[in-house]
Amino acid sequence: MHSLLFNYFEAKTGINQESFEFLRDYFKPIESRRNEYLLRSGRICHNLYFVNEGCLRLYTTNMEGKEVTRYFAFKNKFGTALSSFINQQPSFEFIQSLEPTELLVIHRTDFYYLVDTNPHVNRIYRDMLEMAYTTSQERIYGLQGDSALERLRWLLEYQPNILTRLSSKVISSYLGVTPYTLSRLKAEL
Amino acid sequence: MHSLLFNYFEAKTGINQESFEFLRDYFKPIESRRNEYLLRSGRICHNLYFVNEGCLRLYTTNMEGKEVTRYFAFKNKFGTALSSFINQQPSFEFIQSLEPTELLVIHRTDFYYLVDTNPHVNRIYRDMLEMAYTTSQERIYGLQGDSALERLRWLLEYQPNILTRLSSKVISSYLGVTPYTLSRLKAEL
DNA sequence: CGAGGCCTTGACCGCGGTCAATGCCCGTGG
DNA sequence: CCACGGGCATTGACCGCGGTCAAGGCCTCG
Repeated sequence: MHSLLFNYFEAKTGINQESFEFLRDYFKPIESRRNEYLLRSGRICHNLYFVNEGCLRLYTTNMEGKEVTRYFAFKNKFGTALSSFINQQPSFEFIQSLEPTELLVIHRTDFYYLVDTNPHVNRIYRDMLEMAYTTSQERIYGLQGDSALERLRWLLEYQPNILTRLSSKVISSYLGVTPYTLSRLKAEL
Repeated sequence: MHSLLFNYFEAKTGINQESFEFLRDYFKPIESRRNEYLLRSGRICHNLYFVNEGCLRLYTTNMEGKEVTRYFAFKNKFGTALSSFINQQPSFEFIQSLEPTELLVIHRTDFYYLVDTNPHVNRIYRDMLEMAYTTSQERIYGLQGDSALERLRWLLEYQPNILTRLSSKVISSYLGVTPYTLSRLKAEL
């Protein structure tokens, strides 16, 4: 149940089994069904999720009701509505499981307690933030610099699993285009 | 010389004067001239800067040679080519001072040493990353969801100093439009 | 079998980019 | 002191990418 999480910690911090024992019980296993919501916009996000199996989607809707997807958390990834989790303000984001999903959950209070008291968790959080930041930078420069077709090619190159595994509707909201143009772009190879 | 930095630390971590004494000498004062480069794309970023006076600009150029500005660091802000600073890979970003600028510099090696050994600096870095992340999220959702005119209105509302203080050329690269369209947008009020 | 989603495709259009021309400001040198 | 040149801002004419809307086909699921 916690073995993927242990591997994750071990790879990033070199933690050993007995130190991990102390942490593991903070992370509770839960399951969610396809299309189930773990968080809705407007609510404050109190949980951090680690994906054992399945897939979470983090997205928001803008004023015109259009969906904008920010991140897919597959197996072996952490996911949460990070801005709300950090600032404890109502979330603009939704957290939705796109498939039947097995998760480990930790409550924000416990997590920040561990961040402040446990060097391994401190290191993990730092790593999460650094990664979240650098990937969002890539996205910004991609959105500003590249055409929709170039972004699709980039996705094909670096995250082909997204294209094969998820629906076009969801992919288009990730690429920042409408489903119509995504369909046309795919026709151009 | 270090008083702004002390205020910054004090506000975020409640550090006291004597604890700060130990840290301050890691931060060396330097100055830079208008349009001077502190880092050029292709080089690895080894420094973190704190702005005492003036303004830094962080930007990149895409394949067609077009500039995309990510951040302006005004007085009382930290600035660095964060992705390169974190990963020690060649930077895509340039760091340029837009005005005569007074800075405090700390070398990456020193900084991460302090992050790992000093709780105040650990907290400051966590805070930096959290802010860097949340602001880049706002940018992503703004770029994907809003029109150029809406983005300009947003800037007018939340960062009017940018509009008054910096050149249109630089502002347009921050908004993600050409100088031509920025000029037209301003004409529409 | 029917209803509703999702994907595709066509026709149309508007935002924002490109290119060229003009004017303004300012620094430099005759 | 003025003349010249270069950089920046503005504006007009044109165009193409990607959005919108409507229609049609194909799934799945009740």
